[in-house]
Amino acid sequence: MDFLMDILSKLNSSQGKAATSDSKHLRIIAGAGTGKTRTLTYRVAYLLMKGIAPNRIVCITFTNKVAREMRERVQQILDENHFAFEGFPLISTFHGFCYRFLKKEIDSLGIYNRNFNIIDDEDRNRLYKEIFTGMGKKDNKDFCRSIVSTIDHIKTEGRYPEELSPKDVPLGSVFTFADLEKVYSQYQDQLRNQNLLDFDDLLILTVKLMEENPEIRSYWKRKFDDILVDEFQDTNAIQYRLLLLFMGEETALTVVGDPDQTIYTWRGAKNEIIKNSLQKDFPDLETVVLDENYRSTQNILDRANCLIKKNHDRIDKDLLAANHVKGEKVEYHDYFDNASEAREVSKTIYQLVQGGKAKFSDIAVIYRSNYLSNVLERQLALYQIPYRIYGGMKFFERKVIKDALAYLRLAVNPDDYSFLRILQAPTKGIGEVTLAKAKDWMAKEKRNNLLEVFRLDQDKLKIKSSSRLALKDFFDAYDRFQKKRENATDNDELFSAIASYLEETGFLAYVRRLDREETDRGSYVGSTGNGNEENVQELLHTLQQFFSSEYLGEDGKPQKPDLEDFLIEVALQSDQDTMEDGNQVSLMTGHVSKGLEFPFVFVTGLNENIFPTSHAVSSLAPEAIEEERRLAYVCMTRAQRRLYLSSFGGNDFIHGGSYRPSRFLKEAGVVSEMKPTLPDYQAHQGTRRPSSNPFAPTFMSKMGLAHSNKSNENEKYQVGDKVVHTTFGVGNVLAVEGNKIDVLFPEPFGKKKLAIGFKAFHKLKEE
DNA sequence: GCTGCAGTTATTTTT
DNA sequence: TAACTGCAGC
Repeated sequence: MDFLMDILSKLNSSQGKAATSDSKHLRIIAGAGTGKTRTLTYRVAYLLMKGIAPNRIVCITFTNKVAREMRERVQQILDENHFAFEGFPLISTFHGFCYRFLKKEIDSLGIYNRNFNIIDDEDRNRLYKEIFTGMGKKDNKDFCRSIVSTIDHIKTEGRYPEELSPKDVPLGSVFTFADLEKVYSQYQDQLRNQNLLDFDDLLILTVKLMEENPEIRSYWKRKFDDILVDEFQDTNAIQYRLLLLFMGEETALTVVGDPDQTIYTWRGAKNEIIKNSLQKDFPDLETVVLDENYRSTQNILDRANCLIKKNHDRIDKDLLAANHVKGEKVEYHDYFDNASEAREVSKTIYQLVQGGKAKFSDIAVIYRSNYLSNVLERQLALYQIPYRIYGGMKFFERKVIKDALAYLRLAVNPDDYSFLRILQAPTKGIGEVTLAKAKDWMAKEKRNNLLEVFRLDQDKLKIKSSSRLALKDFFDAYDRFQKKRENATDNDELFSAIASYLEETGFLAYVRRLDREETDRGSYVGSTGNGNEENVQELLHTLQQFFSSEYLGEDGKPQKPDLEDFLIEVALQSDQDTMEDGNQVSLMTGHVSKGLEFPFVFVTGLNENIFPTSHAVSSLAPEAIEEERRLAYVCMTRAQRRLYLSSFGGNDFIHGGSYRPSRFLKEAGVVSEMKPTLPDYQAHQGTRRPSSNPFAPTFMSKMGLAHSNKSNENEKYQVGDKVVHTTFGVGNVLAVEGNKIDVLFPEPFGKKKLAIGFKAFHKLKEE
């Protein structure tokens, strides 16, 4: 058994034991940086070399990126050991796995068909908004938000509207049980009518089909000999239920996870499952613990260990640096304000790279929430530091891309949301009034397809002739495309049909017009002033590449992906998946950083109400802070060689008062260990403040003006008075007419007419 | 019906 | 600062 020796020689003893264990039910508890995914990868290779057929192994990962990397690594290990198999194990995310399953089985539900599409967040919000408007509750934010989050929670437990119970309404809730039932069932009905699924539906419908259909169940239960799951600590109730359903009598299960890195409880993750449920469900469970850390220096691990020890609800374990290197001390700075933190981080990065100590790609900046990336971006740009952001505005969320995808989606499955986008891109002279008419008509006639109504009932809707022409052009191109799609014999033909469809519908002309307009306005995207068109071309290029790839079908034979596959693949993209490599600094949230590592890591904004987030700080549940602490632990353990922590001061205009360093700094033993360096603000007085708004809240507060919510309607103004405006800064009153004043603000704002009585500005009282 | 402007308001995390 | 809303003007 040469391959066994080979595997054992590449792993440490615990890893080797885990990778080559013959236990039927195996749990690997693996701390950060202990070679979790590596062990799992070797285990997959081991199982194959041991003789398990490729199509009888399925491995679930957290992101598509990890799935892709794992596939490559497994192949490499097989090559090194001179093994070759027909076919390959299915390595994918839970959602990807469910898509494969549903594409084959969903028709038997009789509710959806296999052309289903996935509803994105934007459309989902639109749907909820429609429902709330219908109930006359649109403006009750509390109502809307809490009902949506309740439904989200119920869906992670895998329950549909008919399975609701009055207990699902939280105590002291602003909505009633009847409200909940109404909203949830309308939401599901709408999705059903449109043949759309949301992320949770992928999981729930898979479970339902398995539970309620004996034929399907008995087929799939026998399909796998081995199921492996990565990042198991973030598994939720419905995912675990799903897993158990796919396990037959003979199926073996391997899970890998770290309860200390559970950071998705808000999405239903339960680390109870890895801690307790497994043992209960599988009394023969073998557990292997990996605690030798191959990633970080001991100094970094000491701080991380120290922090996570403050959590009560955990199994005690300490990470040890495998190479025994102490390394450099963890650095901590408390900066004057948000902007100086960003500036100093940028400066440090600049110096690291200038000094030849690091490449940009060796460096990551991690923060709690997406909105914190803004300040950083601006400062990095000033230092001309190349960076990429994970999250935030993703490629597939750009407007033109979503419009282009709507054209494609519409061809596969003509849902209303895609059609609504097309009515606006380019505009066809159909507005709110006509749409409302159409909705009424559909309700009356029990019709459920907007596209069809606009095709067949133009007279009824009294659509004006110019709009009819625009619609006709669209429908003609659409029909031509559908015919070509049907007749296409290969993906090349399909691709060129798609390209001409986008041209013939006038979409590409519209995109070029957008570019021209943006160029004229001087606000063009991209260096050449045709950013929108470039984006669409990039999408088409991606599609073309996707079409020429292959995947392994259920029978283990290679298959060509179709347009449906592409659309789902796009919908299931995660933040990490869209990251390309390059010599750039990486910016990301703590959540996105899970599973990644960098030689140099900055964790910024370690402030109370930021990290931990204000929601956790004010939460009555002690678990809330524990999860934030785990998240901070995840962030810190991304660092290999050097870890920089920072917080900032200044006034917090959202919560009131001033920003204070995070409790996590003390808990990690960072604050007492070294004195926080107070940044010398004076030294930076000469440098321009980065904000385009020089009167940002901190400045307002310094003048004692923040939080002074008192109305200014009784204030009397006269020419020559000074006014402070939240956006425009300090200006001089030029004229007073009734309740309006003309104020001259510094460039670029210039003269503004303001109405007395708004909170956005106040009279500045001279001291 | 569409566009642009001004004011308001709010910031968790994502497959 | 961004995302949204309501409104005025075309």
